Amino acid sequence: MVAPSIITRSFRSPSIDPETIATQDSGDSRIARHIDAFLARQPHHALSKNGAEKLASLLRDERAVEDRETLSHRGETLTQAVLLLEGFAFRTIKRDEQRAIVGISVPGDFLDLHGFLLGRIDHDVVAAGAGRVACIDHDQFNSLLDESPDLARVLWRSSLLDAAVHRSWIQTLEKHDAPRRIAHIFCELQARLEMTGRANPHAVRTPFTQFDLADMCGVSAVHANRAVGKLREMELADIRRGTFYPGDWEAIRNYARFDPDYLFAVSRTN
Amino acid sequence: MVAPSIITRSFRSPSIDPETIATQDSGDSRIARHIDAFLARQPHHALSKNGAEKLASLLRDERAVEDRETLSHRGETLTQAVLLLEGFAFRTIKRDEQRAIVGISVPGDFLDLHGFLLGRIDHDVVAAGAGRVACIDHDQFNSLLDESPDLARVLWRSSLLDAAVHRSWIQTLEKHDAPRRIAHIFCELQARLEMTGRANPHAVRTPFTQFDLADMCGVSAVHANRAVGKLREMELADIRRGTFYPGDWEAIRNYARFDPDYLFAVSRTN
DNA sequence: CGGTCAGTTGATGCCCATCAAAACCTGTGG
DNA sequence: CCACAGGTTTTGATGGGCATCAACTGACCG
Repeated sequence: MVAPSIITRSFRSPSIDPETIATQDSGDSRIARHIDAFLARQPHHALSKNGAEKLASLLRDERAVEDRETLSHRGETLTQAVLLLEGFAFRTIKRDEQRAIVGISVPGDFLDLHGFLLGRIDHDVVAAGAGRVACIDHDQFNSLLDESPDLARVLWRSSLLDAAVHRSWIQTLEKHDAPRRIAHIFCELQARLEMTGRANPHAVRTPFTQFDLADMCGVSAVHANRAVGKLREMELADIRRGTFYPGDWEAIRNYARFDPDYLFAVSRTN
Repeated sequence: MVAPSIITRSFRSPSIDPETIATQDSGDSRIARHIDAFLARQPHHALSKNGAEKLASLLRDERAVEDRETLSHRGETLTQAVLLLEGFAFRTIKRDEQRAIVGISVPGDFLDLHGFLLGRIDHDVVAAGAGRVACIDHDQFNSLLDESPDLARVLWRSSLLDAAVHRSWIQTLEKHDAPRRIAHIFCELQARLEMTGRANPHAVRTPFTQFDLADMCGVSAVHANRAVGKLREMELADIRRGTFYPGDWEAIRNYARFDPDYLFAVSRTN
């Protein structure tokens, strides 16, 4: 039995239910807001208001997705790109009945943008928990990019950020043990959520099971559990049912060797 | 003592010295050839001959680089992009006196293209062995991309390929042991070298030490040595002084679970 | 011919895999 | 309200991959 510790405070209550948000305002203004969330991570001078509006106007087929629903299949020829509005998604690579999670998407991320230029994607994209998405046709995307070179740069840049996140994962997998890997993942999520104004300093709420954490860290579920237990013992953080309750963020970032530099966060001056 | 096995044939002699190539023909045609090598990995309809020529014409400051020379520093503001003409380079992330290798560049790769849009890079780029590079100013790059949207797409696409390679590394680190990781790295290198017509089916020649292999696989140098020994024992491949002498490529790819799909190789019909 | 560096080998202990089983939570239906 | 079913979390025991310390070999070089 582990001592409850200071960490286990009542951080559960103040959450805002995604479904509640999703049904509050009308479709168009809501999508515009998500495009803004996407652009929040780009230099704010990069794209004209005009370009953002055009992009938002092409998004369609907004819909709810269910937990574990595969949103884009590996190898399949893609004809549209999917934007994640609410919830989380995994990039997974399956092989020999095993699932490797190679990346996590947060609201405001394009899920299969690389499929636009490559025609297909090299991995599956699977919803983690219930969420909402919207789509944009590749054809229309093409025309839009032809007339808005800035937008193309912004999207290219977002691909580069994805790659930088991948490199950070590689470094963490190569050099850190399981508890640090888990801590690093939640540090990354918190930073990325902050970039779109969705972070809560007292909790990182996710639908991730310990099996999911295990497949992100390349360890067994049993060991992921023990790693979670170690973070709890060290009073760095408590993780219960997917929600990360931080003790002291500074201590956690230090423990996980988390340096947000690679996320190229844009200071928002507006 | 390990049995020498069929693998250890005299595969060392027929190599072509990079320096020899580099001094054979005149500067301009040589650079044009390297641009072709870069473009060989893109759909061959993607870029007009004209765009390729323009790109080649902007490359300058071709020079030799020495082993372990840092070509781009993490955090530093970049004003030009570097193209690797000959040799190899590592993407490394240092932390606490430890070096993680998060990627390998082969001839024909842009080394710090992401620095063009992000302003700086999140890691160091270090020459592995002697090599040759050429540079292109960001300013001129900018103008060129403005007038050649196809070229922008081609470069964006190459960024997406980098990300796909990263994901493959993540998957390998999460699910495979050290011998398989090493085998996978050489499978990847061979495939990427094939894409530019530089592969030799009998040997993958690199300047990598076992320390380098260890830092790519996230294991200690001692263990990297034992992993190399295991590949030798299994008669899958012999690795001596950085050169990988394959037994049966089919068996190796199967052992490493290597599936080249993620490299999106373009079938060259010309 | 001694120095340096890459490669090799052995011994000990930690991180983690695997098998197994129990405790827990949450939603469901009686 | 309780009983039940299912998935998730937790815990224990045993073995393998890998880290670490240490020593030794072999190749290259001034």
